Amino acid sequence: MAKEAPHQSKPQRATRADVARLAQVSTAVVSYVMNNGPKNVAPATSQRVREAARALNYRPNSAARALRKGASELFGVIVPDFRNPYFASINDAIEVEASQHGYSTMFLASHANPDSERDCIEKLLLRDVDGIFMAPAQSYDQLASMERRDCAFILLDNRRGAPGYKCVASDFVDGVDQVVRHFALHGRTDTAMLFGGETPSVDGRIQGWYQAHQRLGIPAGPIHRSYFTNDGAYQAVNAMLDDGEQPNAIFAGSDFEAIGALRALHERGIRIPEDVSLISFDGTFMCENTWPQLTSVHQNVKEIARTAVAAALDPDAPDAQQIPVTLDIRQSCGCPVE
Amino acid sequence: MAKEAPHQSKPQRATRADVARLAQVSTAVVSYVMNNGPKNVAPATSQRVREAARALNYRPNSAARALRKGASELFGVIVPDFRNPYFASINDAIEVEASQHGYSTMFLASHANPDSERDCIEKLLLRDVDGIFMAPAQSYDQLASMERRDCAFILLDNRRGAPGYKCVASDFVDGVDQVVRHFALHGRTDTAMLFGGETPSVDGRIQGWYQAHQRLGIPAGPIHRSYFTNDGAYQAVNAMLDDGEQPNAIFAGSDFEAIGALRALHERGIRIPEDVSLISFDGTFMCENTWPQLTSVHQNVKEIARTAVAAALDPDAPDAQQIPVTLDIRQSCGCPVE
DNA sequence: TTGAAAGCGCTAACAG
DNA sequence: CTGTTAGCGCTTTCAA
Repeated sequence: MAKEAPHQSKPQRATRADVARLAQVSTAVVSYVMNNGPKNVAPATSQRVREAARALNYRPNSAARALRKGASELFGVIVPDFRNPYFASINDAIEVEASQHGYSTMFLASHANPDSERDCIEKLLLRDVDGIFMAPAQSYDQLASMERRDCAFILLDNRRGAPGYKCVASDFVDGVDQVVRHFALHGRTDTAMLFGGETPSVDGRIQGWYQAHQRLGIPAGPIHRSYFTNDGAYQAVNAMLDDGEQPNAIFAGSDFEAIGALRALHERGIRIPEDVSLISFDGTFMCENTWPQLTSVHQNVKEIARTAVAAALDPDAPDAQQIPVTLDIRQSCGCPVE
Repeated sequence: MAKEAPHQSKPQRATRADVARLAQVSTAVVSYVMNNGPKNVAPATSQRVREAARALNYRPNSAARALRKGASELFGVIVPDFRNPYFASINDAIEVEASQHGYSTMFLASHANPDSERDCIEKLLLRDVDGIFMAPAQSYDQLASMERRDCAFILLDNRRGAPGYKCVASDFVDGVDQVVRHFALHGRTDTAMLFGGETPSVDGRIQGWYQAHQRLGIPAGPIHRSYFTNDGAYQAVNAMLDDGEQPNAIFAGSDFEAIGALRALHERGIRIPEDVSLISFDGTFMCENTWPQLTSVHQNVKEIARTAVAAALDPDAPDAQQIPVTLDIRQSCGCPVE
């Protein structure tokens, strides 16, 4: 029976039976040795098995293991856009964190499309992933209508009280509050916000926007909605300026959008921060590589990833966890450059 | 026997036996229906099975399937840096392309470290992936020393003649040739190149650099090596300028490096393109979002992904395939802005 | 401390 | 057209 190899046939891979034969033990003992349990094995025997395994270049078959154990040791991450520097950062952090727990990670692109997102979930469930990380582009109701299986769902947003889901996210409200207060510090109260994506429920950034202005007793600037991309923000800013509206402070809901906004402003010769103070959300590596450098609310991706992976692994993790953010001052807000 | 679910126990998932029972057929028939073969099934029976499957929310167990078939329908991609916009683009393209062939994709971060890269290969092999895509950070000899298994290796670089590997890459040499000629067109012959990463063998970009200058009969500018990151280029440019060396044309080996170079140049008040003409390699979405916009050699990631996936799937694909590039003119080279 | 053996869910060869 | 059945490689219970 020739295996249908995708590329070329290789010497058949060694199985635990081969190892057992060579080491003159039973297959059970091979398992005990390879897994350090659940039974003890005499040191001498263990040594023999290990040598046999090395000699045969034996690696346990992960499919068989997954079948037997009912767990794939696999996580899935649904990514709206690989190009978004925030997702790049969080993906990296999740992959590293999962790796440390012996988990591998599958990334699927949803292109921010709710239907495609459901396909992704379907696909991951089909692969028997043990956990899915996502910032859903659809309502909890829609999400809840999907069968769950033995899979932890970790939502990387701040909607709470989702039955059966865990939420891990930055403190969006506080982050935006810091932004608006910082604008005010610079005397910039004629504000506007750029926010891409049609988040199905209220996003903390939007909630924070209104709340912060209210607290300061100033009117909240308009929220210009578009897409959650550089181009979305580029177009939104162009449309805004075409409408004769030019605020003196703009808050971009993400670094990715901020770079699109910067492009539009540059093209029109609008100076930053002299004419417009610009602050973004995310605080990724990109903030130091724009001109001028972006003042930004920094999301602690390492901590988010750590918390999210822990939540996926531990059924008793809290339902919702919030990660603190910091406002990193650079040049685009108007603070003096050192 | 309670399954060790990572999160919470759910009603046991339906198996093909449950479906068979409900549909009053044998398990084989269920398989035939689910897989559209290899045997025909009477329409009425097929219908019954399909309904039973829906009713039970049946999904085939992928581990069992993989175990039985000896193929995981899984690809692995080893990514040096998720933040690099080129990798973001190529990852997206590979994921989409693989998806269309029913394959899922696992992305692993190597952080451009050869040792870590070997770990990644090990890990992917352990997962029984059917193909691995990577731009190796180590020599072919080192690579060849690893056991291959039933796994296609697709190298996304232009080293040829790697026994047992397939190479798919842009035409680096031609791309750089276009860059140098374009510099010359602007009268910029005092050149320098930024190139991160210690590629183990000769990279086409470097080969092209020397070749292009030679053809034009002008001395090739120095190649400043650093890391394959924005910061690497930032530091390289700073070091170069600190040494009193200021070329009038700089070629960055990647968009990611170009944004770091831009930062360094901006910080010193060096004007682009008036003082320095800057062209990068990759031509990702980032080129339109820098200031000024980057003239760049565009890599056709969609085509690279298509070709690479095809090569992984087809044992008879050519050993090496080269994808054409185009020089996309924007503002950083000195061409008049429309 | 070790071994025998049952079975995870699925595919496909073979038999009807 | 449909059913029976032998495994894929592994873990783990139970018995020795």
